[in-house]
Amino acid sequence: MTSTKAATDTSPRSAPKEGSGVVPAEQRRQRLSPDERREQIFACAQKLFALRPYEEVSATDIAAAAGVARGLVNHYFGNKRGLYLEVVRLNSTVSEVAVATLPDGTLQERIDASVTWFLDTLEHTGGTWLALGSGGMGRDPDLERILVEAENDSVERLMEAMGLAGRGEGQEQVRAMMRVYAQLARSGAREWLLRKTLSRRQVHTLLSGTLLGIVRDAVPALTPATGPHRGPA
Amino acid sequence: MTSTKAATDTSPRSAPKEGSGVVPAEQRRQRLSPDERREQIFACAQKLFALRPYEEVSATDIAAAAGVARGLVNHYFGNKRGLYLEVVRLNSTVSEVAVATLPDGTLQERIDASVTWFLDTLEHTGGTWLALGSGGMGRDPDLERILVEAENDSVERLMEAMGLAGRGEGQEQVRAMMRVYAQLARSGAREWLLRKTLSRRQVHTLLSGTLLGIVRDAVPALTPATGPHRGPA
DNA sequence: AGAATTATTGACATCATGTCAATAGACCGT
DNA sequence: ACGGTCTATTGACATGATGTCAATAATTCT
Repeated sequence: MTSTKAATDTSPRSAPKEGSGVVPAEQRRQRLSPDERREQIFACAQKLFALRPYEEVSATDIAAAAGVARGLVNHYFGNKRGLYLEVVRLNSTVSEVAVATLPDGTLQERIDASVTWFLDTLEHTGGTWLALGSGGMGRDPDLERILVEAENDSVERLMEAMGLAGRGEGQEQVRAMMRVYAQLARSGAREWLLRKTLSRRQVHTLLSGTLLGIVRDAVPALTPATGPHRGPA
Repeated sequence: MTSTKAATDTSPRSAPKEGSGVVPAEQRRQRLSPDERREQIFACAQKLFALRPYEEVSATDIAAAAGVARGLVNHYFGNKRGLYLEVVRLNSTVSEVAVATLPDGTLQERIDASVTWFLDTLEHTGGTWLALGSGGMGRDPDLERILVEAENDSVERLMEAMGLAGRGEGQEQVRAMMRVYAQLARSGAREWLLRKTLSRRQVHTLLSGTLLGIVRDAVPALTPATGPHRGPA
């Protein structure tokens, strides 16, 4: 439109010149199995996206880091966005080990154990997860869906640990409250690990106290007269 | 480089052809004062950024919406990013009216009033503010700074309302806890207004209860033995 | 070995962004 | 009114990023 360059449209495609010269030393092409290559590119992308924000990482950068032609990135992941979403999806779930192994003690004890486990996990696997809920660039529907989905997993496990699992009634609302709490947990962890304004003990107190309060007060408060309709028994 | 179009490079700059033809009806150029024009462009950008995510809004779109050449956007805001940051900065602060007019009753009462005011404000000024903390695109240092700064404002006012203002000691840590709480508040409001999973009453209960718990339990818990050093009295 | 398969490449075409000289509105003094 | 000055505004670059696709070369199979 703007530039009328158009050129020989009938010619199929001019053959790549390949001209520059020989490539330094290494073997010129390393041919891998699709799975391997995909994973390799993915790893590089993960590293780069953790380093600087989305739009400052070019597909060229990723390809270069993987030692690969840029086109290959698109070949495996469609587009940069798709690749990014996969990276996020992987990093947005907190590892799901050892939730079944919770004590059967009082609510307070179970909460303490959960919080301890949560903080332990974070202390090791560290920052990537924390960064997610933070900066609010353009809220993206797909991205948000991924994040919400991951949050739902955590919430489900949290409810199980709290013994709030199978109550059909206010289920959806309890879930919502746990989701809200999850934001608090994330934010608290951020103050601890990223900004370093709170000690671990303080965060622990904050999180467990708050969770106890919610489970004890807010959750029961919605069971008697829950929805807009559906009167009390 | 790629396309050898180049053309007469010695000529200073080929004069704009201006060719197409006369422009429909309106006056061709509307010359405004810089302030007016700036504001107008800003308004259009705000509208568009509220509608779709950052990178799906092109500078061309903004310019078109404002009925202006794309170059003018850059002239006034430097680059698209700068414009976006300004939009965010404006929308990231919750209006600061009427915090001074808080009752002097019990803590519980003051909290209820604060939460009520908060929810009222949100109910009117609505969604833009809520969307901010949500999607986590590339966490961006500048953007994050703006968000944190705005959050600090809210936190400051919140502390004032809670009567936690001038305690020199754990000040920074109290602030951190309030910041954490602010995330909970935002998240709760989101469940109410955006996802519609909780009623206003439920959110109110959740927020006020949690805040009460924090102010009553978590905050005092850090004053006796606050930092890593500084032993108990 | 040679044929067949397919992972990989590199060159487009398109689009977005930022820059800047040139242009044309508006305002002024005369 | 009129010409001159100021500057808001434009449009054409230059650059870089993205996605597509036929051509190429590294494997595997026979």
